[in-house]
Amino acid sequence: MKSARSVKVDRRSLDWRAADVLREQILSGKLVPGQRITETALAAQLEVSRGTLRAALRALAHEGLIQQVAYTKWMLPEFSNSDAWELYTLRGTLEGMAARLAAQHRTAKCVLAIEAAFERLVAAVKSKRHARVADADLSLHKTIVEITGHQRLIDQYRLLEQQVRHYIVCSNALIMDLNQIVSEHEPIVQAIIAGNAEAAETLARDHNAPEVERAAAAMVQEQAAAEAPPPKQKKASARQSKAA
Amino acid sequence: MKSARSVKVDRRSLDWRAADVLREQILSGKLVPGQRITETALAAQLEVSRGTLRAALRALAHEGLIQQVAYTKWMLPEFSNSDAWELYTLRGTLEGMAARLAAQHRTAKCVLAIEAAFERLVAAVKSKRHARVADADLSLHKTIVEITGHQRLIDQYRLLEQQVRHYIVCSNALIMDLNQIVSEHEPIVQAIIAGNAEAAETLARDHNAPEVERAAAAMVQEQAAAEAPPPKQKKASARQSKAA
DNA sequence: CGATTGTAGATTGTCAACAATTGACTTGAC
DNA sequence: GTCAAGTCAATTGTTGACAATCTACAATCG
Repeated sequence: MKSARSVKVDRRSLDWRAADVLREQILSGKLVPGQRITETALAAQLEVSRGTLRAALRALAHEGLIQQVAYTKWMLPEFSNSDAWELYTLRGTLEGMAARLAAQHRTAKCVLAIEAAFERLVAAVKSKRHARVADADLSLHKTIVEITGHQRLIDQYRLLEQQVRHYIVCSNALIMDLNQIVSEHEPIVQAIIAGNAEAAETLARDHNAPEVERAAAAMVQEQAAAEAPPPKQKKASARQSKAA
Repeated sequence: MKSARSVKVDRRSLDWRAADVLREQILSGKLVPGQRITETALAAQLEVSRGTLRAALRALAHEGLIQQVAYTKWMLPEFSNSDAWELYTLRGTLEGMAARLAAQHRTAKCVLAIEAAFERLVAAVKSKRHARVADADLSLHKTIVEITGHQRLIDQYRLLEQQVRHYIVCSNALIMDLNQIVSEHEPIVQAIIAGNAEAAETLARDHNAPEVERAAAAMVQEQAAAEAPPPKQKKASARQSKAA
C-alpha cells in the first residue's frame, strides 16, 4: 500500500519491532483468547531479552490487545458481547466524525483518494473473494479517516480498528452479504463528495447498526442469564481498565 | 472524589507509581513544553532505577503527555493551534456520544449522579472561584461519560481529558465567563434527564464550539503565515504519531 | 576558507543477574 | 475431615553493567 516509497533501514529499537511481530501473531489468531503468556518463553521464542519483551508487551497492553495482571501473568483478553458493543459503537462515532470532517474540508486530492478506495471495494466485491472485500472495506474507512488530517483521530482509529480486527478473528464474525456492501457504502461516499457533512456523519455513524444491535441484544441476554439464576458465580468479569 | 472507599496498600508496581508522580508533575506545569528530559537525572530524582523510569516514560508517551525520539531524547510536546483543534473536536465527539448513550439508557441512579454533579457546578460558580469551577466542569462531563458504562469510552475520554488539561496548563487558556457556564451546561443535563438522545448529543458535541472555532481560525492563519513567505523554513513540524 | 571525515562525550537501548510476589501444594493440629 | 499455617517452585518486578547510537566539535584535506 505504501511500501515502495523508499527503502530505508528500520531504525526503530528492538522493542518496537518485537511489538510488531507480536501484534501480527495476535491479529492473525495464532494466540487464542484467554491464553496465558509467560515472558521467559516468549522472549526465548523471539530471541530478545526479557526486558525488551516486557516493553513490547506493555505497548500491546496500551493498544488493548493484551492484558496484564500485576505480579502474576499476561494473558490475551476474552471478548464478551459488551466488548463487541463497545467496539462497534465507538467505531461508529469515530467514523461519523471522520466523515463529517472529510465532507467539510474536502479537496480535489481527497475526493480522488476516496473514489479510488471505493472503486477498489467495488472491484473486490466483483471478485467475490471475502478476504479481499474485507480488506477493501477497512481500507475505504481508513482513507476517509486519514484525509481528515486529524492526527489524534487517525491514531485513535488505528488502535480501535486493531481491536475490531482482533475481535473478528476471535469470534469468526466475518460473515458479509457481498451484494449489500456496495449499496451500504455508496451513500457515505456520495455524501462526502457532495460536501453534505450532516448526512455523511449520520450515514457513517449508523453504518454498522446491525452489528451494534446484535451485540446489544446479546449483551442484555447475557446479563439476564447471569442474574436470573440466583447467586451462582462469584467473580465479576474483570475488564482491561487497569490504567490509572 | 473517590478516596475514602477503603485505605488499602498500593500494590501496583513501581513503574506505575513513578508514572503517577510524573503525570502529576507534567499536568501541574512543573515541566514546560519543549523541555528535554534525561533518564539518568529523572531516575535519580525519583530514586528509581533507569529501567523502571523508562517504563513510566513509555506509559506517559502512550498517553500523549510526552514524546520520544529514538536513541536521542525524551521531551515534552509543544502545542500548536492544530493540537488545540484536534483536542477540542475529538472531545466534543466523545462527549456527544456519551450524552447520547446516557440519555438512552439512564437509570434513577444515573439521573441522581448527574444532578448532583450539576449542583456542584452551580455551587462552584456561586463561589466565584475559577479553579473550583474548572474542577466541577470537568467532573460533570466525566460523570456523564462514566454513567454510560462504556469502558472503552471512559478510558479514552480520561486520556483525552489529560491532554486537554495539559494544553490548558501550557497555554493558560483557562479564561471562563462564570455566568455563562451554568446556562451552557443546563440544556445538556436537561436533555439527558429527559431522555432526548439526539438533542443531548448535539448539545454536548457543540458545547465548546467557540474553542473549536478559535483554534480552527488560528490554525489556518498559522498555515497561511507559514506558506505566504516563500521557502523559508524547512523542517515539517513532526507530530507525536510515532506509534506503529 | 569550506567541506568532509574522524573523534569524544553524553544519552538511550539491551541484557542477564537478583529480589519480591504469587499460587499451589504439603503438613499438622483440632 | 477440615481448616490453617508453612513451604516451595514458578513467574514477574527491579536493578546495574555493558553495548549501540546520536550530537557536537575538532582535525584534516582540497
